[in-house]
Amino acid sequence: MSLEPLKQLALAGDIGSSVAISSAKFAQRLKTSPQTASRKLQALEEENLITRKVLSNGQEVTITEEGMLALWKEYREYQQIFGEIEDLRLTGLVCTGLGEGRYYVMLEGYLRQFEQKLGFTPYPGTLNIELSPHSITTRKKLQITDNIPLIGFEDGERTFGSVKCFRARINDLHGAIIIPNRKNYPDNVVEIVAPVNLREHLSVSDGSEVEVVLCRA
Amino acid sequence: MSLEPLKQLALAGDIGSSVAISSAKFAQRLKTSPQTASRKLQALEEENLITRKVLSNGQEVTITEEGMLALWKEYREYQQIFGEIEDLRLTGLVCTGLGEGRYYVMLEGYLRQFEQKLGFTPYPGTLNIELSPHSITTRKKLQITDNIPLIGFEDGERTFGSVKCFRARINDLHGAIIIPNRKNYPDNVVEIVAPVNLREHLSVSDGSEVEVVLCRA
DNA sequence: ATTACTAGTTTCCGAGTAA
DNA sequence: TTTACTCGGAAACTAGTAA
Repeated sequence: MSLEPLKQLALAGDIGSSVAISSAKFAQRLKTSPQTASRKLQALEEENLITRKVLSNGQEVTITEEGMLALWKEYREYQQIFGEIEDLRLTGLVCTGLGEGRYYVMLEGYLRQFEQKLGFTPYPGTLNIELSPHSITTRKKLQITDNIPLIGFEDGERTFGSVKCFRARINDLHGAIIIPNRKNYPDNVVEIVAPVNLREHLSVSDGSEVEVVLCRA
Repeated sequence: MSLEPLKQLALAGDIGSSVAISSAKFAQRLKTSPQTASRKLQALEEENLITRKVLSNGQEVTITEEGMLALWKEYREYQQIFGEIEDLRLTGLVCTGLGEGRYYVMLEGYLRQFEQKLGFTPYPGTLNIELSPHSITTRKKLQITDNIPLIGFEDGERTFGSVKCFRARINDLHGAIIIPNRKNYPDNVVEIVAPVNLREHLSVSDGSEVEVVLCRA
């Protein structure tokens, strides 16, 4: 049986304590009919995942230890999937981009958002990094973590798309990974912005190996 | 549609990269028939949660960004449920137990396990704490976190049940919460074991308020 | 307003078949 | 071996009714 109903009960109240809920309200959470919701509650009780007191104006549900364990087990599986994501680091080689980075970064529409959301004025230009094969899959994981979104804009002539930003450190220098939300944007490169000229401060040039560590929390 | 099939795919391979899997193997994971497994894969593709290349000897499946986001969203819900569990602390008043604690702790069958699994020889006796109302629900959460299990045993005359242990600090003194896996064990008290006499070292007596902080990791 | 049961419909599953 | 189809039976859902 699916854990979805049990999970919704856990979300409805503080796990460990009881929740007062009616079949109708529970149905809304499950996006189903009150009849089905009622049956789900009966089934959960049958499986000893919850205990409940049926009252005239609803019911009072408590998740049992067995039920909590079932949810916990599920949680652990998701931790397995995403756990490694907590410590994300990308490695690759410095390369020369198309020179567009400088142009985009300097645009008013992006510049202000950088200052507001990242807290620094970016050096006009981006450091392009060609990712190692392993880092390419890591980059994919990156895309689903919480990011700082820069919203797109128009300037009359053309439109500029939204961008995902991720705070990161590159050799202890604070900066950010930027990934444009553009279809066909290559998945084997990332661009870094920072308040300083990274090529100078890091003493790197094309072909230098660098490591970018994501800042969490 | 349930996320279970997608979750299983994520568990089968490293998220972000592709997985080679046949319907038959996938069916084993889902505990269903190959036919159903095959249909599930078709459905996931239909919903743009995966892309796949069907080969003569199986298929190669990649979870899309949309699919990863769906899993991530689910993960976050479980984090909501269990997140607070990371920092567990119980408060309550010191009370006098039935004097059984001393007897049980001194039993060979438990004593050795304490030494092996907790790394200290417990002072012969337990500190009983009557939990505050809020801590009672916290205690319920405690029961589902990872614990150090002491296994039950017999001594010819009677059987002694298994016990859950949790490393904890009580006013910076190292010890452990112990909860017997016994039905009808009261849920409003916990017992603490420590290498020293806690009543002395903490200068507490019946009615003193104490805080127990769970040790994590 | 509830919960819970009955009935009718729909969806889903799994065996068999084809490619 | 695969994947993907069809088809009969089982399970689950929704609507309606009763308490």
